[in-house]
Amino acid sequence: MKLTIILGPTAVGKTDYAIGLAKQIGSPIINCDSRQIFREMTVGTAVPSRQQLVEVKHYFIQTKSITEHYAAGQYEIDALNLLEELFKTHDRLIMCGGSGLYIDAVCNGLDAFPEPDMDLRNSLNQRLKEEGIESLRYQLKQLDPESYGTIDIANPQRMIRALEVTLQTGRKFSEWKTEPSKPRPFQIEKIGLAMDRERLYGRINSRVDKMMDDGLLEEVKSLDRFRYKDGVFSPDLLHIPPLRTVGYRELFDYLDGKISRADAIEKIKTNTRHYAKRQMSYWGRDKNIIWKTL
RNA sequence: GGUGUCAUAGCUCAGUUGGUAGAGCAAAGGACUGAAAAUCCUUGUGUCCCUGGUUCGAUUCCCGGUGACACCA
Repeated sequence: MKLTIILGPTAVGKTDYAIGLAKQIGSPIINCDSRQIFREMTVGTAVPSRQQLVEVKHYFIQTKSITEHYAAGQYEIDALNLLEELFKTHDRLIMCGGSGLYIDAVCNGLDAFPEPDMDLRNSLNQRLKEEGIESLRYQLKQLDPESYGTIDIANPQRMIRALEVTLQTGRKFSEWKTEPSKPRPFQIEKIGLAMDRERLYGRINSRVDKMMDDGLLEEVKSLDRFRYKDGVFSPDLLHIPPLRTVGYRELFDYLDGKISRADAIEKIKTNTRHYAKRQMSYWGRDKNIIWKTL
């Protein structure tokens, strides 16, 4: 039993490549893109076309709502269950997507942290806003000096996450991080798709233009109602993380009159390039990836 | 045509009371265990528009030129 994972920076052409391979070996495709999982987002996440979805059976494409709290931990569980099921009838399976953490969750597993406590997270975010990151640092230093020493203390999300787990469970975040990696009952092959930087950036730019032609702005408008938390307009979108996605936040800024339409489009392109760069950097240290230049 | 203002990093601009300069953005590199398309960190030499003058020394002051903008004709 072998799982082949197709990964690579955004817009490199993973979808087409995976579909070609899937047809060849008769496998369905399991999505491991953290945004294509949401059914409310279509144009901006570049989900496979209807045609492509008919050609090859896909899993985890637009199956969850952005109103659900879905994250890497749940994805690991869902993906492993699905793989177990599918390996009963397939010897080879294909997974495709660009979310490094989700891929790692499937390949190596995350530690068994409890479900996040959203109220606690919200109150920590509130504290960050009111008292600054120093307050969180101070507390983490008291409660879990080891995490304080190893985690990026300039990164609010990391501070909050460590505190959140520690406060919620009464057990230090660093003590939860124990298992080096969980063995999987199947072989894993990672294929990374790479491309000359200039060409990739060109593809990103034209894909953004195409998304606008395909109605991205209308899609973003239709999601406006989700920006209200308990009836209160909450443009920071902390209550609904999927909307803090490239392509959506910039157009919300445009709709709010903060930037022009042209600037919004430029920003989407720039931020997508940044994203691609981060992806390359994330996989740069993974020696198990077989790279293919397109 | 006249007068005035401006001309500094790829872009927008700051600054040097004369001792060759620095922010934001972009770009490049990096980190990453339930927000991950998220979040965070690091990296700034550029004919300081051109010619000449004053000066030990000019990107800075002065003359002239060129270009942009504004106002007046």
